[in-house]
Amino acid sequence: MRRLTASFWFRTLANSVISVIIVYKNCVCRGVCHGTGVRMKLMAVTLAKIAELAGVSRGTVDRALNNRGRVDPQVAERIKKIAKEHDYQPNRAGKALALAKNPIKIGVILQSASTAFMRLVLEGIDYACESLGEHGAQVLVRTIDGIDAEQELRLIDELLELGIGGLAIAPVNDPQIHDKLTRVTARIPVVTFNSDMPGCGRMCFVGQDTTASGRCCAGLMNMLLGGKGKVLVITGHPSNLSHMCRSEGFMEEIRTAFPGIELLPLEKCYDRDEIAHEIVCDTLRSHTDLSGIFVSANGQVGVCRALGELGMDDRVRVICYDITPQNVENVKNGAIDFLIGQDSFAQGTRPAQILYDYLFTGAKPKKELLLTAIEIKTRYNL
Amino acid sequence: MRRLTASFWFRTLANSVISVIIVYKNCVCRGVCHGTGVRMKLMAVTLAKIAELAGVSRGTVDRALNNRGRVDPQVAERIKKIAKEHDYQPNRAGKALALAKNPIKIGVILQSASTAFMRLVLEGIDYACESLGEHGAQVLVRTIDGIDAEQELRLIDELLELGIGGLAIAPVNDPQIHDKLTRVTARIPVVTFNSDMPGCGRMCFVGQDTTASGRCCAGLMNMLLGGKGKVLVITGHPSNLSHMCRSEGFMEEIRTAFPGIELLPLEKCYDRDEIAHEIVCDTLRSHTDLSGIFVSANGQVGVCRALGELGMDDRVRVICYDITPQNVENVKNGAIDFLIGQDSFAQGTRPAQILYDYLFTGAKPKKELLLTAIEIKTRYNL
DNA sequence: TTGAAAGCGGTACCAT
DNA sequence: ATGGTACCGCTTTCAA
Repeated sequence: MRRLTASFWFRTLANSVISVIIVYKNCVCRGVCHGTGVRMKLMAVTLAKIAELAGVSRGTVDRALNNRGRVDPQVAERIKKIAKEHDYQPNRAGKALALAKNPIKIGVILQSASTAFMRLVLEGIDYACESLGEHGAQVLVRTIDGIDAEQELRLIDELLELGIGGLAIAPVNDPQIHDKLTRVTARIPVVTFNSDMPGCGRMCFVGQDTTASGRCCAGLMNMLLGGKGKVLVITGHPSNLSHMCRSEGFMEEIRTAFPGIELLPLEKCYDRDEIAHEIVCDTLRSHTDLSGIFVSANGQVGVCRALGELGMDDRVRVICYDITPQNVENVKNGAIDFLIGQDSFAQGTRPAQILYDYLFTGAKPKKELLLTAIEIKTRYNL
Repeated sequence: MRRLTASFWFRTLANSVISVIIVYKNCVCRGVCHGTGVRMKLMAVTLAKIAELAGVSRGTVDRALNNRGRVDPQVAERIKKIAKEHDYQPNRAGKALALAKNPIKIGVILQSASTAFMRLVLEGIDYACESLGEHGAQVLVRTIDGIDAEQELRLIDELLELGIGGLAIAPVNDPQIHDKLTRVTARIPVVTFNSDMPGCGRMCFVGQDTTASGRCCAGLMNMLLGGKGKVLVITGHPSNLSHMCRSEGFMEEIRTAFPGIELLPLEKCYDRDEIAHEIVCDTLRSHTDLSGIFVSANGQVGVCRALGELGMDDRVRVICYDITPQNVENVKNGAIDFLIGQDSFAQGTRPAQILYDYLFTGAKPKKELLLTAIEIKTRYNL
């Protein structure tokens, strides 16, 4: 056990007396001291303290630790060593306050913003605006209704001109955007969310593992059907990779793990309720023994309506996505058996937070793919 | 639409030019401005600004807004009016920094700290220590192995002497503790977590709705069994209210909603794996057609081991609690079908955060019962 | 290359 | 009852 060079005010359980004791390094994790029955955040070392120890001014320490240049390499070395020994962590409040003059600016661009799902994501984004706003950052949000690469390109430029230090983007799947982002990532950190864009140099992606979530639904469908029956899979638009991956994951898992279940040919509803409605009606005409429907995209409402009209809502099991008010309603009234969530709130908050942390402290996320939880909801836990 | 008295620097999408425009109150929500395609945190008003507008000093404004007395009632009134008009919100960074001299102290007491589940809660508590520590607060944590009312009483006193401004506690279910907390809540805010103690004056409770989670499991069991079969329910210790409520909720829901399922008499394993193991072996001897087991307490490992030894793990469906490493392992190898989580991390972080918010800004939680999510996990989404 | 000093937004203490 | 001021920890600018 190595001693820390500093000691801390600390209270021991045994004698119940405040006393200065030595804290050993091996029981300190992320700044929290773990003792028997006792854990607390340790006293923090400040810039001024380090300056004092190094015999220089605060300004010099600041320049050294933040590699701002204009400091003797030897001195810088010494300062860094001292900072490390004392596990110096800049005080967030102090830093945030000082940054109030010219706040860190973070851009957020969201496409398809008017869909029910993205409205949930926007709640998370608003929360990030608010909370990061209180911590010396400014979050600039731009939304696009629908999918429009041209407009997204314009918004990227607009935000860059405003001087953002980082960009969070739900990218339109388009080569132009890919090109653009490749150039942007050379200058500032970029986090993709909701849908990824690998190979453009983004720092990380926040969103769901779509294939895994499709497989998860296959497992649930198997349970619902007791291992046998006919299942209809409805997906959205062939160009929407997320939706396609969900249905692929679902079908793949059914085929390999649950051979007792028969898959009808994949149908596409192009995210339209009316088309989904029609597909369900048509299918039930030719397959009166249909036992399950998996909807990987939008169109859930149309599916439920069709089943309701045909009086089949308790004979046909339904699994679909997104914890929107309409879907919640349909789970509660029994039309939907399982509803799958993808932690929309986290998809809204995390990207901005990640960029903030990176720009504020230099800390990168531990993983490149930050997969949001696959939330399983029934009428009992919504 | 009422105009705000202030206007803000703002960028319009249409002309792409930075300009001063009027922001209307009805599009401002929690300090975030919602415009067409644009949302951002608004410029904040400071104490100094208000002092200037009111023609007084910052000190006076501070005293007036925080009701510290020593200020002319008329002047105080005027200051408050101005603050309200400008939607003054104290800057968190500034406040946190000023508080660094004598930080807000928050006490946390956790019982049964060495159980696998509580270890997960402790991760959340550590996170709170760390993050609140960076925001001008100090979190003092005390843990108890097992359940010991006497020790908990001592720890409450210890923390009170240390000058905590709020207490988060997982209370031992004991009249002494109830008495003690009733006295504590008269002085400082108290948040209970994991297990509640109604009637002691606590500000709120953070934890699961145990009955609802039991019902949720009933719904899942019904799906697993396709509406029929014999089910064994194993609970822990009769004195543990949470575990009893889970089994009650489960059995109640099965009886009322799923009459096709037969419930065997409730068994108790006193949270011991060996006893759970024996119960399973015994039951399978007299009921070879057993189709499901619901474990509402600890003992899950014993159950899985018994089923494995008897080669019944894929004939008998198992639902149990807590996302511990051992249970995760058993879900992955197929011994457990559904694992139910109760957001242990939130149970660790939220109580301290709630107390911090209250002591820092005066904001109380919106609800008295903050129920953590009922998380449904299968081998596909762990 | 280095230091000194002026903030950032609050709080607290001391004069008046 | 009120104003002035030092200070919390860090950044930034300006002198030296």
